[in-house]
Amino acid sequence: MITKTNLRVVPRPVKPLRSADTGALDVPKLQRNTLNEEVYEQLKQALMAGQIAPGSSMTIRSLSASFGISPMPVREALRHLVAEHVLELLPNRSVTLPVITVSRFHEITRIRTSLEGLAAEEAAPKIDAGDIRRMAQINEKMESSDAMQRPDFLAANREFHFLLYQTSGMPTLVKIIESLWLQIGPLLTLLRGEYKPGIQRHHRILLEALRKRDALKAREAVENDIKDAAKIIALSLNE
Amino acid sequence: MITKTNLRVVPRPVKPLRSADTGALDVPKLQRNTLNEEVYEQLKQALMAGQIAPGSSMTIRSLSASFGISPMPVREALRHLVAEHVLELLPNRSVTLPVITVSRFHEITRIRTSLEGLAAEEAAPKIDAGDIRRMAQINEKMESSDAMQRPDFLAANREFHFLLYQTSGMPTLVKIIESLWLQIGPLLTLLRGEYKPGIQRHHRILLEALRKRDALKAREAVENDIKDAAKIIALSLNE
DNA sequence: TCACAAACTATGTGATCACAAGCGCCATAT
DNA sequence: ATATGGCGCTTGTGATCACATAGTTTGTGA
Repeated sequence: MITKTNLRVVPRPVKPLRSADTGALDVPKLQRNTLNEEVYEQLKQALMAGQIAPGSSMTIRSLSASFGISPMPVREALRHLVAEHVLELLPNRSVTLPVITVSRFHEITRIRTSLEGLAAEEAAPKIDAGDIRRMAQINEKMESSDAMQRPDFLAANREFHFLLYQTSGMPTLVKIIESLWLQIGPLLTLLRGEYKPGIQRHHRILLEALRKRDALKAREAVENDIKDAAKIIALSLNE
Repeated sequence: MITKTNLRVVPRPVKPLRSADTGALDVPKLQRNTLNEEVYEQLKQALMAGQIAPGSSMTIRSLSASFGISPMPVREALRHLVAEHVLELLPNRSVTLPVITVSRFHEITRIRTSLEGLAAEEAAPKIDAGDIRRMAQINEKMESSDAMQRPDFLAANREFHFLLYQTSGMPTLVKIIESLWLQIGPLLTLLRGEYKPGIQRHHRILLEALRKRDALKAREAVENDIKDAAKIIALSLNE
């Protein structure tokens, strides 16, 4: 766990600014990524993995030194996360990962039940058999006993949920939900291990509802899944 | 209406970077504003006022020239709005105000009914008499016949709604709702004039529900207000 | 006359520099 | 010994510069 946030990152060997790419046709090459986007993705991943301690503050210069780049792209990436309410701007104008208070967690949980319920209700009539099968596969992976210990359990859970939300055909809604997941990301790591029976039950009910294209049942299952998980997290939050 | 978006702005007389403020104790001085925040606020205001045509693209350099500052703060302000999904990043990496499709408008309307309904339901038991009185005052101003023509009718409507949402005690929720209003901001100008009877009815029902602290009635009133307004907008959207 | 290529322009990205404000540390005076 | 003032380091903000790419225009050849 990083507290002072001196994120150890491999510095880039030289400074290829943007790949001159003189030797053509050597890779997919589909999209060129800007540095700030790369930094943004790295930070997001670190956040979702719980590698940054809530309350820790980060300086642009130290991060840029770790990445081996200039402060500028780091600045943009940090401001991006601040704009999404994932990080917070202190009056010092330095950036921190805010500590999530219990009341804030409950607020986000209420918003999530409302929005993810809406997404599930909307997705249920539209989802096709292939997607249901893929969701079932992910769920089976999650149910296998050793999977709970593995760190990618959370990633599987995320994939399971968002596969459903994507099929709602509501891209704006999905983006808002993603932002909310990011904001409580650090807390999701508290879920590991204890939540297995609950998650099993609700995911199975959800899959059953989807097979019947029962929108209300699907909404209910998602809402209960969120609420039960929130109960577990709130417990470890109070201690 | 600006199309090529050469926003005419008064250039700052000199470049005082940050006010050196040698003559002390001359004003509130509570918060120093950074340039990028100022640009951000200006752009937001221009967007809400419908001064920028959907589909128009904006270049960093032209904006910075209009403001009389360097491109850097403008860049950050634009990226801020992009992060909030108010503006969009083209594959060119240039920035545009996206045209709102009908389906996207309907999506945002559904999200708004869900979230603003939640905010109203949560606020109804908590609101005090003073706030209700202030909301009633704003509403009276809106109901006065000539107010409909005035350009600040929309501002009053916005104030009316957010006064309620603020009292919900859910700051994260309020921020999401604000972001949604920004995204459909350009369309709200379509409302002027035609929506008076509807808005009157729903606002009165809402105030009545608030006085009785009836959470469900309040939610219903807000939801109906949003839906009716959306109908009007959707009509002018189809022509 | 039309097509294609080359050059020029416009524009976004990133590095570097300059500056001001915040913060800590140490020395000195009471 | 403690409080206070000054000095220097850290850090965020904004300007300027350098570079690469996309889009446009112009010139040349078929």
